[in-house]
Amino acid sequence: MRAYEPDDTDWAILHELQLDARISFNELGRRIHLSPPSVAERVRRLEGHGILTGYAAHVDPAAVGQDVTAYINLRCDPGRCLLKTADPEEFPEVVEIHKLAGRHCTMLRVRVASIAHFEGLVERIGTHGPLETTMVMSTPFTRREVRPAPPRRPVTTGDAWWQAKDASGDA
Amino acid sequence: MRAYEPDDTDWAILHELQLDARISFNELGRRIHLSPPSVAERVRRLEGHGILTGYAAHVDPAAVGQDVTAYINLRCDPGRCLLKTADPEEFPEVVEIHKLAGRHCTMLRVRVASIAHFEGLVERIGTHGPLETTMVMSTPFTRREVRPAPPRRPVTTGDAWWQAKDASGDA
DNA sequence: AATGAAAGGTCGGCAAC
DNA sequence: GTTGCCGACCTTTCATT
Repeated sequence: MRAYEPDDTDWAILHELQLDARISFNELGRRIHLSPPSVAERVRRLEGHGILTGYAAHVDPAAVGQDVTAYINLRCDPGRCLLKTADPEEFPEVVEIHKLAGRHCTMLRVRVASIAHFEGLVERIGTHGPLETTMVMSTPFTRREVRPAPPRRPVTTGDAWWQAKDASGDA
Repeated sequence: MRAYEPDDTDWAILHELQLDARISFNELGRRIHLSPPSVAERVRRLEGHGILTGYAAHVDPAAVGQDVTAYINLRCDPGRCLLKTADPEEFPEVVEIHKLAGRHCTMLRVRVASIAHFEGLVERIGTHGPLETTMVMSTPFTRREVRPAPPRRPVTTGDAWWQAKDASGDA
């Protein structure tokens, strides 16, 4: 069970703040038809429950000359795991790190100013283990806002061969 | 050549606003030792040049029950490209789309409430072409702030066999 | 849990230097 | 880029529903 379940009003607040984090409680209340004190109380509740975790300005990397985005999938050598043997400050180009299930142990999202720079980065990271790189050509969208989970859909629209008609399962 | 090159003061502003987008111009000026009108002018300049592109609240997906993050790498069938034949609203679980160079044409970052939900999503997206999925187990960090590009590093520390000593190239 | 009013502080914009 | 000022807006508190 989750600590707190946002209601529709909370989701309206989350929506507005994800669109523009700089609006005042007054303006926010105006938009969602709630008085400023109520808005403030809800925002603090959402913050308190760890749902609202912060407010950030977005800086367009391409506008400051960091045009190249790529992913690096890494399979760290035993004892040379990037996450355990390297300081993140060593790799400012790495903007995102995921630990993965599957063939690779780690996926890095990197942002650099040029392919030449990327080549140097790959050499540096390659000391930790074999890797695969994927260049991003364009990003139709990113950072889509968090919304309430849609109602669960059935896995398939019709019955499949592995679905017993009497719906007996091992649940 | 880029339209506008942020100076150190601009970067200080970008830093503070990426840390907390909700501070006032007053507070911002206090932190970077600049008067509020100057701060306001710089912020508007950065916005005007497309460097500051927006301000967003961060909502923790896990805190609202969307615990599962995964990537789907897709190689769209000819004429059934996901980006051209599907409405993004059809796939609210897809929070990020990248067009790729390499083996796959598209990488999707998806966020769902459960593995069961993920299975259904994969079935729906699978109609567009063959795909590979990668589960994210954890994310040590994401959304690292944009910073000034570090000085370019040499590709290798020493000369390599393909580097001619007289530095003649085809540039 | 939300509202309304009132108090006090803060903010943002403008003009002048 | 800075200072000073003014009007407007904002946040908070508290009593009330």
